[in-house]
Amino acid sequence: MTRRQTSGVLPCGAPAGLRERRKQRTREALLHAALDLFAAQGYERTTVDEIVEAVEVSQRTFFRYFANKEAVAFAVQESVETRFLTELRRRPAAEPPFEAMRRAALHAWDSMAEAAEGDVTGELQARTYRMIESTPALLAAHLRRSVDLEFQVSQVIAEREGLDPEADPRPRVAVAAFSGVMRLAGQLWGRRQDAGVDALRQLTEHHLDHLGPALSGNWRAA
Amino acid sequence: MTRRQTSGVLPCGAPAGLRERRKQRTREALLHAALDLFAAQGYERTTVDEIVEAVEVSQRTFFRYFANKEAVAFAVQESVETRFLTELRRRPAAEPPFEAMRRAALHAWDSMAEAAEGDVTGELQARTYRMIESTPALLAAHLRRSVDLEFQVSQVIAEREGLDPEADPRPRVAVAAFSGVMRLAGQLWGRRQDAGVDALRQLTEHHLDHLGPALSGNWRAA
DNA sequence: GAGATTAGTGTCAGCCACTGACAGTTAACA
DNA sequence: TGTTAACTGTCAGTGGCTGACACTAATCTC
Repeated sequence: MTRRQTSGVLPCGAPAGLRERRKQRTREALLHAALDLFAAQGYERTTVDEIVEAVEVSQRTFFRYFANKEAVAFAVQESVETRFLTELRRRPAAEPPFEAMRRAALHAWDSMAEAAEGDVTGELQARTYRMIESTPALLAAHLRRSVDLEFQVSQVIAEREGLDPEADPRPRVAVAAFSGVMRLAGQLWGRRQDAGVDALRQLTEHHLDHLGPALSGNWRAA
Repeated sequence: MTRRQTSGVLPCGAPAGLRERRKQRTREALLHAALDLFAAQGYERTTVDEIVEAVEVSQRTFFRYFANKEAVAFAVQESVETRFLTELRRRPAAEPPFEAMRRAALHAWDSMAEAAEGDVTGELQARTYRMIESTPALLAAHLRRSVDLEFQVSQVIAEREGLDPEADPRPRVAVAAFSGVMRLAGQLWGRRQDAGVDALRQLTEHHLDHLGPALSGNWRAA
């Protein structure tokens, strides 16, 4: 019961005991080997056996570090989400909710590239994101994860605005609409060749700007 | 190459040859047995072997009718989506896009219960929907399917408005926001006890009504 | 510092979803 | 009525994933 797990998120310094460090190394080795193999030959065509062979551990060990094959692909994504949530909680209370989400998202994208988490380069991150978008099984998992995130975000928004998230539908509606648009931006980004973080930033802003107008009546008048 | 498959959607009369009818019956038997078993003991705890035992066919046959175990669970959902798209195409061109989507959705929900597709009762449909929402693997698949549907919808909307769907982001943005809210309504519906179609209708309208206001500035003023 | 404790790992055996190959059966059609 | 092609079953195999159990080595205790 005295498990002081490394909190799911990627490493953050703090060199602990020898055992702990060894674990960290194994985990990173698995993550790295997996992402490399995925990038080289695709997610579906990479077997867990290949990954564990590269790291020279047993298959059983792989499944002790990652709940399933999918989980490896989302290790990085997870840290981006954490950054988003952290930034969202930090936004000034005076900021309207939609604006706060927008800024938090842009902040998360920006910080993604700079901090090469667990020795994973920004380039590899981008490639992983594109792989997720283009692999049906991963896309499905990605969307399911988004649902969980949306729930947390709507809780934060409700709290910011001092509302009861159960009773008032606005936080959830706003988050649903927002994340719908965010996903669209990510999707389009994935199809590009010039897949820098800048392009993603731009796409995000561009599409969020169209949300308000898109809801109102006659587009032909615009 | 002369496959005149029954179009994916559930049967629509037209008694063809003996062979065709036998196929139809096998498919429906598998569908029915599967949904019953899913409802009785849950999706995950039902094996394909159990399903094929109930119908007395080989496992191989099951996989010739359904691409995978998930596909059975979505057989009904698929017909709802078809109804939605059909109705959307039918909406008068004068109607603003958001209004057209809203009406088409309500129409699809309504027609869902009345026509007990392929001998699947409305009650079983509702239970299946709730099962999808509460089973992680199915939820993931559901969301992925939604993405495909969203794409089609945005094509229709763009066409209605005479826009280039590639260049103008408004159709996709509108659809993304709309379907985000629709999913939210479905999600909340699934958590209810009084899971009639009426409740779903009501939830849908209620949340769509909040979309506009939720986007604009200060909620505390509302 | 020796021994008890326990976290981390490997091995093995097995379940389940899913697939390819091939052969048998039977409706459809000439 | 025989040929063709569709549908199905059987079999063998792959890949993701899990439980049980034993072993090794880091950590703790005295």
